Amino acid sequence: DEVSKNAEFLIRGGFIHKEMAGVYSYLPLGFRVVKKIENIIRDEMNTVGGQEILMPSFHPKENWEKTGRWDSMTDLYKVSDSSGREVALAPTHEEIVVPILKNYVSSYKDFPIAVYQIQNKFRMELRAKSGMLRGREFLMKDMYSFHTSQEDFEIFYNKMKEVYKNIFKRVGIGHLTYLTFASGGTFSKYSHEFQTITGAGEDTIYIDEESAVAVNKEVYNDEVLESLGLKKEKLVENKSIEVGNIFDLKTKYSEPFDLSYVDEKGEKHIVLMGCYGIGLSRLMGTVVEALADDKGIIWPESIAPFQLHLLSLGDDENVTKEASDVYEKLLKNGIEVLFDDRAGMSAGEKFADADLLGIPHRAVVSLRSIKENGIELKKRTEEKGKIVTLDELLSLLKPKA
RNA sequence: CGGGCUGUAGUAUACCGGUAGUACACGUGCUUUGGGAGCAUGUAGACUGGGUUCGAUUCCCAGCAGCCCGACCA
Repeated sequence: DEVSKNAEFLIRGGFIHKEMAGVYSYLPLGFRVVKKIENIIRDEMNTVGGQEILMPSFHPKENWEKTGRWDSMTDLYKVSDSSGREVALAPTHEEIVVPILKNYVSSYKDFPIAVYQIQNKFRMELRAKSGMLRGREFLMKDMYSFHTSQEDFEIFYNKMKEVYKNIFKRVGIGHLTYLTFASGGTFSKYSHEFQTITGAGEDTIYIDEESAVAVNKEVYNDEVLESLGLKKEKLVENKSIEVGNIFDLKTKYSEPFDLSYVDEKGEKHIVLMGCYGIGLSRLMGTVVEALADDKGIIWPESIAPFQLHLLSLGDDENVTKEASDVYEKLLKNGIEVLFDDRAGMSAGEKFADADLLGIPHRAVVSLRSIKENGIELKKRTEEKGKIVTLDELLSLLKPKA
């Protein structure tokens, strides 16, 4: 009963399984996609000196009372155990990461520092919807940076803008994703979002193509436009989905926990912070929404669950044997290949499934391909395939050293 | 949380106040094999609780769940 494209294709293709509204399991195919996205994000986080950690999902109530968000955050899950003790199910981790830092950081010499994690988050959305785009439990990368000066923060923040652009480029939606001026929500007055154009988007943004920046409708007014130097007439309205967000937190969360350091002169100062989020599960859904066609998903090579979808057509003995041989050789050469060796399936069924799954390359072994002394290779985005030799196939797909 | 719609097999659905039919999927056998194959055969189903009734899957009420719109929202 799902209507949204990402939910329909991902569920039908067996990438995910819905447990309840806004809560999904990742099945083998979907988990491989998530892992690929995760690796790209991890790689990019490490380029700015991010250190990966893993924090808990159960948070002490006191920490959330300290920042006032126990009462003010409407989408906070509060759970209690049999003794009546209440804890928060984490929607974000300022309340945990700040006290951690307080324990280990005290001198200006310790800065700057940035930590991140990739972990499930919980938000009591009043209405979960659109498949992977708005869940109640979802996978997210959250990074927190700590600084001794606004200048230092801004250097890092600007680096993060570039890092985020790289990430969206690497997962295949760079051309559709815009740095967007937006409201800061519960974090700060303003923030920067990364918005990807798709008809399924929940946000409306106004894009200035020339500078490749946009303004979210929620802060779209004359004052904001002027401060950003944007001309109203040049802006184009689009539906979009928020795939990332970066915030200038200043001392909003360091202050309540008295996260401070001493400078060269022995004077105490409050630490400045930034935070940087990307929803991995939403990103996966967004890629499907943005790139799929009417037959199914089209994965970019960088995050496809497999590089190659190998089909054997017909139950002829020679075909079955040849296909298995090809499969073994591909595996030996380190190629990620999904082998459709299902017996008794018609060609059309296998083709249709291949289109639905959206693996970038499709290789067919059949009586026809054997007669032509090769393997038929076709891209998901192409109509017609061509016959190639195994060596040609290997050299095309072999992972670059 | 307000509004709308909907809950029947793994999925999609049909009929019905007298205990459910079809398609796909799945199992088995045979045939078939380049764009969602065929025959045979088998397995499998009324969200929960109350009410009305001789009898409820069907009608009524409540709850729960899902989708959509809105409000809300890194």
